[in-house]
Amino acid sequence: METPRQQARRQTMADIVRLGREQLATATPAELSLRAIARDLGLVSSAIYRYVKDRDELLTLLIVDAYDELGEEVEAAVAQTADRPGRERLLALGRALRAWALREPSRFALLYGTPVPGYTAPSERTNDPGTRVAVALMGIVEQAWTAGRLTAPDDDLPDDVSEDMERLRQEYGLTLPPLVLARGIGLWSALVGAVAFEVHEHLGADTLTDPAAFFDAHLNTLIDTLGW
Amino acid sequence: METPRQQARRQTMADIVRLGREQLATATPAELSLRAIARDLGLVSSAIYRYVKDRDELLTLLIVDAYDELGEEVEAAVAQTADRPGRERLLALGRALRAWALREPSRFALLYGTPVPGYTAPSERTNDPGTRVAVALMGIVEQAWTAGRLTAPDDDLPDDVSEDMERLRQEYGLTLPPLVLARGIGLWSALVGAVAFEVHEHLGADTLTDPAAFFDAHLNTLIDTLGW
DNA sequence: TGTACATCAGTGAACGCGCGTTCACTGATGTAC
DNA sequence: TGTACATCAGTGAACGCGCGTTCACTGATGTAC
Repeated sequence: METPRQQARRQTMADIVRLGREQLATATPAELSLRAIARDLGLVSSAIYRYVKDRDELLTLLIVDAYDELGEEVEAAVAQTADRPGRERLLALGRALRAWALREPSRFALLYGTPVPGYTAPSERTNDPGTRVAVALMGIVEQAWTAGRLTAPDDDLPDDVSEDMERLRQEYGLTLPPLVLARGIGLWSALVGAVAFEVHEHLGADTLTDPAAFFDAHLNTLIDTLGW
Repeated sequence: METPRQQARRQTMADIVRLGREQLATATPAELSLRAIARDLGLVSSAIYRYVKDRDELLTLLIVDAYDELGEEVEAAVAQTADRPGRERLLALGRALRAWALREPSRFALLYGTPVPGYTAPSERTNDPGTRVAVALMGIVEQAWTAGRLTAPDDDLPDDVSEDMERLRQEYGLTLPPLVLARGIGLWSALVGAVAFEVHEHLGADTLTDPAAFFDAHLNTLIDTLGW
């Protein structure tokens, strides 16, 4: 059973994360302010230290929160296409990532943009949530591979890249060959790049009348590189 | 003829940009400080306003400076491969971009990372320098197209995307078909994404033993999508 | 060539801002006997 | 079931920091006659 005090604490912790999330809607991570959160909570500025060790810990909470929300949305989108071909599932994954990023540009930037100066994420807390989307992507590729839908192109990789891919393959319990894994990582990097391009308007704001259609076309091209 | 005063002013302006550049080596754009630059110049903090209207103008100067340096390096690398096949020239372009970004991570972030909050670049000053690399890339693709080295895949684009590509094609005086242009833009976005991935260590710091080799392999795959 | 005036780089003080973090404290809640 | 003590959320004052920007000023440099 939870005592009133424990319950209040849980609630306040949740409020802190929520308010931090709201701050990120109009500010960059570098501008995140502990004092502002205390203010919004109706607390005196020092009270925030009963809940959060320092500013870096707040950042960690928000990063994990963002990774989790994104991970859940992407996994849900992927789960809905469980019986569809891999190409469609990858498309669904990419669209879910894009949709979240456009809805939450600052939180997307927190995860995939310029690192926050002076902050290094504690990997034991961010690693698992941080790899969910990439793991989901690779899971789809692995599934397509084991189902025989992918033909490993006979292109070859440099030896040391191959070895890295071997290591990663074992680490994540995959059976697909190094080259396909490398292509998958490339797809992942290009996908995040495409979303970042759009979120940050690197093409110019009015260049595309239908950015979603362009994104789909581009993503299809990228998916092609896996060798179906 | 330049009076001593004009010459001193030119020198000081150059120093300001240089000091700003140096600040960016250890700080993010959001942390750029006019006061710090005045200090380094040996001036009182208010004196900086004789040279620069406000903080935003300093940012603009640094952005243009970075775009120009990057543009020159990339164009030089591309020029050195003038007689080579398009694939190699694109590879050289990508490598030059990557080399600059790894050497100047903060300045790369200034151009292609999370936008600086509250700052919007004056497009009349940043547009031309900001498109140099993309223009160089598209120039190589155009050249390959007119030389008949590219086969337009018979994939088709949605109508509105096609129209956007038509518009861009005319704007930049290109002759390549919409689909190839779209692929070129995709290549550009994926290329920047790949470089950002590496600069910001999104794969994890020790995942790849030879990141350059992985980059080359990935870039080759991307270049393939143009349809040689 | 010399003088009178205009331009302009740099000064120094000040304003107002918001931040992270520490510290000794009060008073309410929780726990052990 | 009641009491004594421990835990812990929240207070309020304070420290020290750095920032952008304005303003009236001084004195050197440049220019027109």
